[in-house]
Amino acid sequence: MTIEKTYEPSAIEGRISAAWDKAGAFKAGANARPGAKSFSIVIPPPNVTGSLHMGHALNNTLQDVLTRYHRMKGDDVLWQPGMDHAGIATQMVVERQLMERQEPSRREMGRAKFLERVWSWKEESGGTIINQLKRLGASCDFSRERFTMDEGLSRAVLKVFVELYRKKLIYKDKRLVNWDPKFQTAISDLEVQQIEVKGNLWHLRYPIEGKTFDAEDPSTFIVVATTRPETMLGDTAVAVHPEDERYRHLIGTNVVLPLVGRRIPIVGDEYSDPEKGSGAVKITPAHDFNDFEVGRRHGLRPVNVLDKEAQLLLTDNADFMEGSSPDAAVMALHGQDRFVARKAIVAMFEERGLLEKIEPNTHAVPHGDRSGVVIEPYLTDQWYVDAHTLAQPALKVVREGDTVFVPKNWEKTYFEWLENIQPWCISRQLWWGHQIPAWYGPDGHVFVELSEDDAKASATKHYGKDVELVRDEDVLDTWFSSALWPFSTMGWPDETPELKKYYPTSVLITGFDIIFFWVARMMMFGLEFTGEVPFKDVYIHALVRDEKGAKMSKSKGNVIDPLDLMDEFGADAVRFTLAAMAAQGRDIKLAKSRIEGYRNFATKLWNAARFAEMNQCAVVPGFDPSAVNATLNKWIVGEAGKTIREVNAALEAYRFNDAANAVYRFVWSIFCDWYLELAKPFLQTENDTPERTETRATVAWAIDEIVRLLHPFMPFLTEELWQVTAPEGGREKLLALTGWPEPAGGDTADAEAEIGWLVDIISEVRSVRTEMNVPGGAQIPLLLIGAPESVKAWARRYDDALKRLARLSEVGFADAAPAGALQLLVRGGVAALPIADVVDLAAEKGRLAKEIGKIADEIEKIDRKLGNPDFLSRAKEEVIEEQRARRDEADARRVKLADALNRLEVAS
RNA sequence: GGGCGAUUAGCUCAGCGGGAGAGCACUUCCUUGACAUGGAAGGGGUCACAGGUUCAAUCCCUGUAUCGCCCA
Repeated sequence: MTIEKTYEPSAIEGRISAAWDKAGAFKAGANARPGAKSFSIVIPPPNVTGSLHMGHALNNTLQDVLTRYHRMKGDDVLWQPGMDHAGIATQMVVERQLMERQEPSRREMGRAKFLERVWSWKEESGGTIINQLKRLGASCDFSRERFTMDEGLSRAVLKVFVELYRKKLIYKDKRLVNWDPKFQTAISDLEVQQIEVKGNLWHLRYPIEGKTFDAEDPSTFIVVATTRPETMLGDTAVAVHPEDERYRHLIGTNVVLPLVGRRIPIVGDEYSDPEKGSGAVKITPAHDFNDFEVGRRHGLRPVNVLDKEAQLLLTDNADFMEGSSPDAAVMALHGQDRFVARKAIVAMFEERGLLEKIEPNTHAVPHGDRSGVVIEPYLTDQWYVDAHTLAQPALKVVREGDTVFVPKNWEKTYFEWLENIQPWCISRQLWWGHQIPAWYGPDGHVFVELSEDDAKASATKHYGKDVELVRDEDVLDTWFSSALWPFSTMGWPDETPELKKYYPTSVLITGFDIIFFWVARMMMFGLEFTGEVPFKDVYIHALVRDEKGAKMSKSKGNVIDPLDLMDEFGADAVRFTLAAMAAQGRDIKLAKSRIEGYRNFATKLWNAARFAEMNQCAVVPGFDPSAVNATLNKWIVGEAGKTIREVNAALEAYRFNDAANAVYRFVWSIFCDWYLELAKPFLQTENDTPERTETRATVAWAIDEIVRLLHPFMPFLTEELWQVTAPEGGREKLLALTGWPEPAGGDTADAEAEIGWLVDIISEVRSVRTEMNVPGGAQIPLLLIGAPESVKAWARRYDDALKRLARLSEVGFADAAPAGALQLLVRGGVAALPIADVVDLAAEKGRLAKEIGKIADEIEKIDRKLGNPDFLSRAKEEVIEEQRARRDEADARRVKLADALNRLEVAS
């Protein structure tokens, strides 16, 4: 096969994907050695409505790096993919579609019909993200793709709900919830976003009972400050701080609620902050979480004044009417939107002289993260999970190290949240989701069972006769089913071979924003139902931000689409960039220039492979790297071994950036820059020498090693190279299914000394040449001064490489440097460039003097240390030794430099 | 208000109790037979600030400043 001149990702990615697919390369257990230990990851299931963004790209790149690494190592690997059903988001998408097509609305068509539409939407357009993951190169076992609404997963949900209900860990309760008036459902407080809004603090005057209200006489009223005047219709108290001198005497008296006429008490409660507003605060237990608590403390009744759409609910509202005599103007507000009502009520206060003042006020207002509307704390009946009880084992396993967070500091966040966890509201007033398995009898008695038949049976037993049952209309929070994901996807509640082999999973990889949503909940449910932690490690990765560090968001318009990047630079470059920037504990600020750089890296390797091919470097079956003879080849075998060890260690510790950088450095700075350059003379001789044969084989071997090491990061490019560099008869296996490299060769210290010398002398000559302005094209002679036999042998062996890379006319030997020659120090030896006639001797003297100055500074620094008795007595022996060695080395160098300078002085 | 994190080269970031690093950008040179998406050589940093611990601090501790995130 011939390698094309340029590497074009778009031309090969699809083909490679298809090859993996055809070979079933990602199936669970593919490439597993007999008796291999298992390695499993469940994907954090993306929403069925989702499409790939940078966060997904990072998250899945990291999962894929680990998955491919373990698969190549021969572990029994499962990467379980799938999606969640995203209750609200999906319903939104389908409802929007109905609207656009001017079809009947959700409510018009009814629940059954609507759900049919959702399913058909899912079949047609859901899950585009799965294909995008394939484009990214994710090596999930796609044959096992699961969906939280699958039959099996739904069965798991039912079982969990029923069992928790029987253990009294699920119950129904009337509490305040975060109510989304747009979707008309409860949402989790994690789905609520606090947004800073410029609003007002309205100061309202509440007349004190028994006094005649007089706007000029402050003793006749009390001023309360509020950001939500419309809720005053539901006020059942005014709270002041018990220690507040201004109001203490009023505690126990009443005010008459304006517009409504309800008599409500003034209570003393520390919730009221004397510093804020007027120091007195209205209490509306049915419409504020804090007020709800105050109400509980003082036995105040909650009065709900809003309906599900957050419109005023006054007519026929018994709670509201009790003890009230509202104005007709107020009653006219029935059915008005809360914000319309706000204006109207403020206007009424103003008309009556009850508005003290309006103060501009910026404050945080809760918004639904999906709907974008202001969330209303709302008093409703909902189902709850006793999260506090379930949290205890989940806290314990992390404290005891059964599950480890990486980086460790995220454990704090996890603890923080679980320690203060509130009852988890799991019911949602949606249609799309797992309908709650609760049926109500005619008297409202509830039967929670796995099926309607079971519920009927229970009801018959309970009532002593058959009765009509009505099923609870609500569905469960999507996170309820997601929390079962690590085991429900493996077939739980059945005892499957998958569960046995792959559960608990090895690691969960996710972003920190999902610790509450998901990690903690999986942990709670996993422990409760399987008795084991769902994962041994939790790797928390960074957030991907834009170049300037801002969070990517559609509204800011700074979103970088990973698909665009893949089009432009190839999936491999995008993946490599993300992995190389995934340092622990830090966000990723993504700059395009970085991706471009790694695209160049891919090209570099591609061209190296092309060079190898042009030089007949073909894979030799059975090649043994530990048996090579040429020092240069021993050296690259040793360097490859070091890199393999580095990459292994980094990946085992989830240090993705270190792993990526180690491969990068090896490929570019060692293999391309030095090994191939130094190998050229051996490869390009006309004669069929043993060195040529061995070097050709070693180059091919090294590229194989590189391609394997790089595969987890750049799967497409490497798989392609693996194919195009295949020996006669092709490769036995796809690269994805081949073995992970292992370090080969023995002690390479000798090879390192030899090649190290070579590299140093070339670098030194190049450096001096530039500094002395020797024209690039000029070939100059090099003399090794007083070199020992070993060095002379090296010089002869690499004569061609030396001349070529340092641009020398010849390499000779001498006992002393000729007068006026440029002198350089290489690994303790001296070399000379006898070109006094073409360079400026004064400049050379300057160069030497500068270098001597630098080294003298260093020696002085070390001397100061070594002259310190405290240092000598307290520092570790090896540190002192190291300093002495450094000093000796520096001093020897200084002497030689001084010598060189001296000789120059004599010559001139 | 509580918590977490950051502050290192122009930019993006590694690193770490004893010799300041990478990539990109920049300067100069090189179209030599893998690669100009390339090669070679350079310049550039009181490691935010102030104290403390230590023989030794960019690194550990405390505080300050600035920025970011999460939770109230």
